[in-house]
Amino acid sequence: MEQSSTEEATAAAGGSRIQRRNRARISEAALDVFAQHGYRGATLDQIAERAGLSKPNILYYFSGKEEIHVTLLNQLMDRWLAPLRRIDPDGDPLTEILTYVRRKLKMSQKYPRESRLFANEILQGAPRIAPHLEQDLKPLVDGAAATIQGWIDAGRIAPTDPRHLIFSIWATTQHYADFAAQVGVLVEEKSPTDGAEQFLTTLFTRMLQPRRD
Amino acid sequence: MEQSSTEEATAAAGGSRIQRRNRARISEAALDVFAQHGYRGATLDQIAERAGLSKPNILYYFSGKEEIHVTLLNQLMDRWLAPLRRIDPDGDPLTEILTYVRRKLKMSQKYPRESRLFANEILQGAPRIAPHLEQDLKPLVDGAAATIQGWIDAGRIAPTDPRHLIFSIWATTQHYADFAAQVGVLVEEKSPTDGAEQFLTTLFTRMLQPRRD
DNA sequence: CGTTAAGTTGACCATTTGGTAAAAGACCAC
DNA sequence: GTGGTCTTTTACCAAATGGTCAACTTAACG
Repeated sequence: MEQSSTEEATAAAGGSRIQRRNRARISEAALDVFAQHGYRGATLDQIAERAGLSKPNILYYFSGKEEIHVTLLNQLMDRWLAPLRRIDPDGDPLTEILTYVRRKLKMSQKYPRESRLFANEILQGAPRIAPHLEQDLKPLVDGAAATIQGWIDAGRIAPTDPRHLIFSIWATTQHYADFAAQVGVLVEEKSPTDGAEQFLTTLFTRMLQPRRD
Repeated sequence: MEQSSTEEATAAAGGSRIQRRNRARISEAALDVFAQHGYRGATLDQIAERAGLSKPNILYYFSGKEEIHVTLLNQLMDRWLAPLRRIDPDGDPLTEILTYVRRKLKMSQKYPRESRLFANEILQGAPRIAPHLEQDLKPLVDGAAATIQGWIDAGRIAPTDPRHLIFSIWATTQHYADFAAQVGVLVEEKSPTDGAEQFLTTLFTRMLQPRRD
């Protein structure tokens, strides 16, 4: 009894080696397809082919297209919110925020498909992730905004709206993943994110450096 | 002969009143659907229903799904690039750039569907708009970047990478249209773009205000 | 080994999808 | 009004899509 509950409860790392391997393959393939075509534009056949499995076999591991999508979204949210959690209210304000910016930029660089998956979901009105936003993201952002507001009130960074500051960090960092096709046309460098790190550091330093009013 | 070429050439405002009216209805409906679901996720049936026309009737006006999409994209690009063209190399640098920021933000506010349509297309790798980017967008951006670099060289705004500056303007302004579903969860105000204008003005003012090194 | 459970697949299905053909209907100049 | 064009619809199609099922194969393990 205890065993069966352990087996089925989290459904995270559970299952045999085969189960873990094939679930991973499917997630990998589905991430490609959903990130590029969005939920409705993705097909099980595409996912199956890219995963090297047959379509019925995929439906042996996931109950349907939607479950695959939701699973990806859940995995994503953890990774996505991690950098925000690491902002330390007791750290140096400018350092904390610039570190956050660099972490977010690294995420765009390292997980562009995750960024696009998320962008697609939000573009479509967040039909499947809205609960997560409300329950997980919102309190986190409220906390971060309070921290930043505290820094502002203490005169340690220049005053501004914390929430819009956070939006601007998300927007500018994720842009390099979500709009890579456009950035690639307009920039010669092999890796535009190199120039991006330099630029964003400057942008948010100038924005936040405390100034005598 | 001259007449027939005039009739069929541009295919813009051509056709009878009925043609113009129905083409407009279809464009309107297709913009809704493509913006929300992306190219592959959109269906002719959805477009037809929203346009109040039958599916075959839609295919009387457009040769197929792809032609509708391409038509929308073409119409979009004109409107989209207009603010960039209006940057005046002879104007006051900071004013010019802040005016550009505000115009872009207003576009996000007024044409969120167009913004999402564009975002969707780029997310998918710009398969249908890549030529436009190369031919229309790139030279425009090159010109604007040169203008900004000129201002920097003259010491009239603080030094930075012009291209990444442009990216950051696009990213921050379009964010309020493309990620509206997320912004709506996190901000109480009825119109987050109000706070956004204030914030972005501050952001780019602090970024660009010339400083004695 | 052999047996049992886990994993895989080919054949199939109902629905949806982009698109077509042809006939019916609306419009318009004469 | 009448002939001819422009517009719309009804009926239809082939392909694609999400999903099922029963049969088959493979792995696990005493």
